[in-house]
Order: sequence, then C-alpha cells, then structure tokens
Amino acid sequence: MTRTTADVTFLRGYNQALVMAVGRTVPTFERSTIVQATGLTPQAVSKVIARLTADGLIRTAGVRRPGIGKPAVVYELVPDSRYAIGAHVARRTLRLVLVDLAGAVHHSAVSPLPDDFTPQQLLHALRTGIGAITAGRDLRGRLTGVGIGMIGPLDHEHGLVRDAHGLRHWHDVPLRELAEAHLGLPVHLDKDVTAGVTAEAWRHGGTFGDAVLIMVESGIGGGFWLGGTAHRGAHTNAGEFGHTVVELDGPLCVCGRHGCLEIVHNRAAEAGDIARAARVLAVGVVNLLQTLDLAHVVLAGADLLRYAQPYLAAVEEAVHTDVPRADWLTTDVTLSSLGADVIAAGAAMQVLDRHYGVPELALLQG
Amino acid sequence: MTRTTADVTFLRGYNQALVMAVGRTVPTFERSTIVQATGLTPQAVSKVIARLTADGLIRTAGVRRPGIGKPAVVYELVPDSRYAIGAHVARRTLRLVLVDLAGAVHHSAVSPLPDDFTPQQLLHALRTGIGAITAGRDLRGRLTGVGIGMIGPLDHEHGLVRDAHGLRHWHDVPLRELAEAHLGLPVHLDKDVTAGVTAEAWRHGGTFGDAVLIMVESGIGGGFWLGGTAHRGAHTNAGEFGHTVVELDGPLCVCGRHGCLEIVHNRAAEAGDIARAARVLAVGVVNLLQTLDLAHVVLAGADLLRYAQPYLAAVEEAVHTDVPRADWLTTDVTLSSLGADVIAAGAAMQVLDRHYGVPELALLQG
DNA sequence: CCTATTACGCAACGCTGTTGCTAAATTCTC
DNA sequence: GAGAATTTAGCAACAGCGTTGCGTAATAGG
Repeated sequence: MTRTTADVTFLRGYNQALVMAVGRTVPTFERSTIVQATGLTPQAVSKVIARLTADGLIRTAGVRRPGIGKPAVVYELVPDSRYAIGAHVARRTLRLVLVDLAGAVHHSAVSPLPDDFTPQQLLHALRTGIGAITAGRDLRGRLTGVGIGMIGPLDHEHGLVRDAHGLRHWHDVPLRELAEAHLGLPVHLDKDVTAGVTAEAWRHGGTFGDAVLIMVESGIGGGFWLGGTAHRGAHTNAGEFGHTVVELDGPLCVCGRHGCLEIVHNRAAEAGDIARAARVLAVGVVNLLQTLDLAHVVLAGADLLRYAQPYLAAVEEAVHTDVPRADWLTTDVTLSSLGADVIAAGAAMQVLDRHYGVPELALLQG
Repeated sequence: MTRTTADVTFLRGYNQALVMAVGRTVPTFERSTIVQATGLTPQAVSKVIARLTADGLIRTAGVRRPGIGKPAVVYELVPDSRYAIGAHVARRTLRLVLVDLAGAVHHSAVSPLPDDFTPQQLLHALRTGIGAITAGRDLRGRLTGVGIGMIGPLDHEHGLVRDAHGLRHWHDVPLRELAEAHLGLPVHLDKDVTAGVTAEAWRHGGTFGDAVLIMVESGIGGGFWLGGTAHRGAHTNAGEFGHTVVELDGPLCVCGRHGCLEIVHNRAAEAGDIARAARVLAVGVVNLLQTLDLAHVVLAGADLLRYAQPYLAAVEEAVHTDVPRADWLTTDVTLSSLGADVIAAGAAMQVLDRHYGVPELALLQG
C-alpha cells in the first residue's frame, strides 16, 4: 500500500522503522544507540520507544550501569511479537516457513506439488501447509500475513501471475486475491529472487547496501536491492539475469537469443565441468558489478549450493581480480545465510517489511 | 545533504517537490490537477501553492472558465525564477550550459581543454566560462549553483575525483571543495552518465520510470535512474556498462577482461561497420532490460549521435524482437532530447533537483 | 551529605496536513 | 431576472509529528 502524499503518519512510520531496523541487528540497544544511529533528538526517541513498547514490539531488558549517572534502560526487540509465513513456489515443490519479527526461521517444510499444478492445487497446498504450521502454535493477532515468492513473470503491484515459466495453467492468475480469499490472511506476491534478496536485507537491518542475490536453480536469476529497497523494474520483470548474452553467436537459448549466460552455464554444468560453470557465472556477476556497483553479492539456489564452495571461490576470485581498483571498490561475496530457506523466508519478511519497514512514498501517478 | 531523520520539514519539501514536478511537465495547471496527481487535500494544496508563490517559483496565469461554478485559477511554473549552470568535463573539452527551472537550456558553449589538463586549468576554464555566461545576465539570487558531470571514477558523496580515466593529474582531487572555493557557488559533482540521465528524468517530471541513458563517446557508459532517483551504486561507480563481457574469450579490453561490450563495439565501429557496432550495443541494451526491466532507454554521446538513426533503429529492433512477451513489456527507446548538451544540462539539473526535487531520506549510518 | 553527571519525561511550541465550515463566482433553471 | 445549484478556495480549529526548555530521578565521587 503505497501512499502518494506525505503526511505526519509517514514520519511516524519512518522513524519507527529506523528503530526497528536497529533492533533487528543488535541483541540489545539503548536510547542513546538510537539517538546516534538516527539523529533523532532524545525526546523524539522517547516518544517512538513509548509507541513501540505499547505495541509490544520492543521491551525493556534490564539496565546498563556504566559508572557515574543514572543507569540507562536497555531495550530489545520482541521477536515473537509478530510472525509471517513465507511460501516459495517452485516448479515441483512448495516450501513454507514461519519467520518471526527478527527474521529468524522457526519452521521450514517442503512438500511436493503436482506436475504442472493448477492455481487451485497450489491454494490447497498452501492452506494445508499453513494449517500445519499454525496448528500447534498460538499466533492469534501476531500473524501479519503470507508472502509468496514465485517464478515469474508476474505483476507484483496487482498480485497477478502473468505466465509462470513452464507452468501451463498459470496465465493472468490473480493469485494474491485468490489466496487472500482462500487463506483469510493478507498476501504479498513477488518474484522469488526479489523475495530472496529482501531476506538478506531485512536481516541486516538498515545498513545493508546495494546488493544482488544470484539464484541458480533450474535457471539463473538475480534479485536486486538498490537504494534501500527492492528493485523490481518497470513491469516486475527485473532479474532475468540468466538471459543476458555473454557469448555473441553462442548456443541458442530458450529465450530466443544466442549465448545467454544461462545456456552457456548450464552446458558446462551438464557436462560436469562445475569449475567452468562457476567461472561463467562469475563473469556475469562481474558484469553486474561493473553495471551497478554493488556492495554485496549473495549466492543461492539449490543447483549452486550443491557445489557451494567452487562457486563461492570462483565468484570471489573474479570479483577481486577482474574488477579494477579493488582498493576502494569493496564488494563482499557470501552464500545465502538462510540456505534453501532464503526465498520463502524473504517472502515472509516482505510482509513484515510492509508493516514494520520503511514506508514507501510513491511518486506521482500517471 | 541527506537527512537521516524524518521531520516536518521533510513533508514540506516532499509535497512541494511533487507540485514542482507537475509544473515542469505541463504548460499550466490548476489546484485540482495537483489534488488529483498527488492525493493531497485541496486545503493542503492551498498551503503549498501559497508557499511556492511566495518564493516566486510559480505564479497565476489566468483563469479557466469551464462552465458551471467558480472559475479555477490557472498556475504556471516561473522558469526564470531559478537557474543553474552545468559543466560537462570530457577529456578534451569543457561544455557549459545555463539551465532554467523548467529544464530548458538557455546557453551552451564548448571550449577546448589543454591536453592532459590539470585541476587548476579546469578551475580556470570553469571560472572564465561561467563569467561569460553570467556577464550579460542578471542572475542575482537566482543562480542556485554549478553541477559538474565528469568521467569517473569519482566519489559523488565527498565530491572527490578518484582517478579520471586517461587524465594523469587527477588522483584523489577534492574537486567540489576546490570549485566551490574558486567559483563562490555551491557545486555538485557526479559521473557524466548519471548527470545525463538526470536531465531526462527532470524534464519528464515525476512520472519518469526506471531508465538508462546509454552514452557512446570514447567509451561506453550507462547512467541509471531507478525508483525515482539516480542510481550510483555503493561507490559511485555504477555505469561501467561498456565493461560488461558479451563475448567470452573475445578480444582483450583495456580493463583486463576479454570480450567487453566496448572493445567489441569499437572494433566494429573502427572497421566502419556501424550496423554491426549498433547491433552489438543493442545486445548490451537488451541485457540491461533483462536485468533491470527498464521503461526508458535514452541514447546519447557524440560517437552515437553521429550515426543516430542506425543506432536507434538497431536498438529499437532488438528491444522489440529480442525481449520476449513484448505485449506488456513496453520500453521506449529514444535519442537524447537535448543532444550533445545532455550531460552538462543534467549536471545543472542535479543542482536544481537538490533544491526543488524530492528530498532524500538517508538510511541509518554505519 | 553534597555535588557532578547521566538518563529521561513533562509541558509548551512550531510546523505539517486534515476537517468543518463559510464565502465567492459562475451557470443553470424557472 | 431572481433564486438554486455548482465549483472554487480560504479561514479557523484540530491532531500529530519532532523540537526546545526545563525539571526530576538515579547513580558515583568527594
């Protein structure tokens, strides 16, 4: 729910989000921590903390006795004050996770989906799986919604699946509406890779710089986090990183072009030459760094994590040797900290982000 | 000057910027236009318009008599209420332009720079050129500053030129400070391509979507406008689009990698095969669309504009045939509307944007 | 026991945009 | 032609935000 106009409620949400971002990244914090990190006055911090405490989002956690003066009250996030459920819809499997306000994964389960599954079959699987998660827990009033990370193309804004790649029954399916009606919970729909990079950003709080999450899993995609928010592009279609040409006049790709990163990579991988596949991927990653100048590269996806070390090594080497002026061009390369859960967990965090993250200010319409 | 905390002055700046963005894109507007475009209440629009009128930024321009009811007052931007000077520093030339609040170019002049010029020589040329522009005009109180668009790499935030490509005397030069002291005006320093794309965005007002400006001029670069703001990356180094590999094991590039877009393109161009050079560039453009899903592609740069039509045709064709699902994936391809002035004009508009554009809200420090 | 220091809240304030209402200017209707 | 209807736009009071000024509580040191 983007707002177009900026009113005082935006201020409230914005400054509260700053405090929550600090709370996610540190075990405990004091008012002075917030003052320093945000630039707010102590009095403003008092008011923000009072509101967050009233909502049960943060709580006191003792006092600090540093020496002279009145001891400072120590606060901490209340991780189990809010939850969200995340779903990763892949071609053959549905992964469901339960994530708390701090971004920790409390439950993870994978179930198979029927071959060429229909929207109805997915809705059924979602309800069954979510029922299993909520059955043993008392989440009343604390479950903020369900996030769905799915293969595209889709329309994030309208919650519409346009044409899920390789799934025949998915053409212009209003999945968000259907799922909200079927589940009785707010639903957020996004591309899998975009959800994934949100997971990394959310868990790092407010200091996470421009980043890409590279996902290799029956196809190669990239999720972007730019300028403190997910980058989806003009039609929610950003991230088709696998379909960038790295070899003019190379082998024909399913997308119709020649020499796409994905086809070149996959041929090497299918031939068992993981080292070469990793090097090809690394060339693509360096292309992204040259284009976008990113601070973080996160590697994910089942087909990559199966050979995590060779991939990590190849990308790290390329990043450190192929990008000139590496003294100030620092970019860190990591594996996804959540492993195979990253997409589903990120989808859940997108729901949390809508409530407790930095509010959006939409630009003009039209 | 990014602010970390959100206070009421942010609201004022934000909503004023929305109105100004409307004012730039239409000849005249009414209060109801603003209400519809922004979602503000009529009363809030009254207050915003009163403030902008008091500052001389907008003025009444008659009334509209549509039929029944009290006639609506028509407003317009006052283009000559504010100016900014823009400089495009290239390897051998300095281009200076005078731009008004609406983004119109009032004056444009190119002067040669000495071979391998020094910072002092550039400062001298800037002062001379700016003196010539201001001499015949009364700009007192209306000149907001000077924007400099320059080849990188540089550090936008600190106004520091790290290592201007191919210029020996430019290593860690604090150009912004030097120029502010030398010229007595606020100075904004940015990469040439980022300034360029700002020109396109500023002139289109608040409805300009994600975009890239491709610049071919002794090198190939790209300036990005993403999510309503310029994307500079983690170290102001985004845009090295020419150094993305499109031909694995291709010819060696100056950057140390093989098969970069720039070297492949330049070889074709040097061989006189403009059609092939344009097709190679188009492959790179489609790569960007696949990665970032952009709404606008703007072509610029002296070496491209010399053969504008072949380039435009090749890129348009590639965008329309190589990107699948073109029915909803609409991307427009245009030549820079300002031609050779685009970089300098964009640098000037960056200065205007800092004052009258959407204010930034920085994330947490640290 | 007094003082310095640090933490933190209360109260008043200035500034947003919002809400409720009134006034002005025009066309339409009888 | 006079009153009704419609549209525009401002005035006044209000709520909510962060800010400023100042008072109070809690600790250590002398």
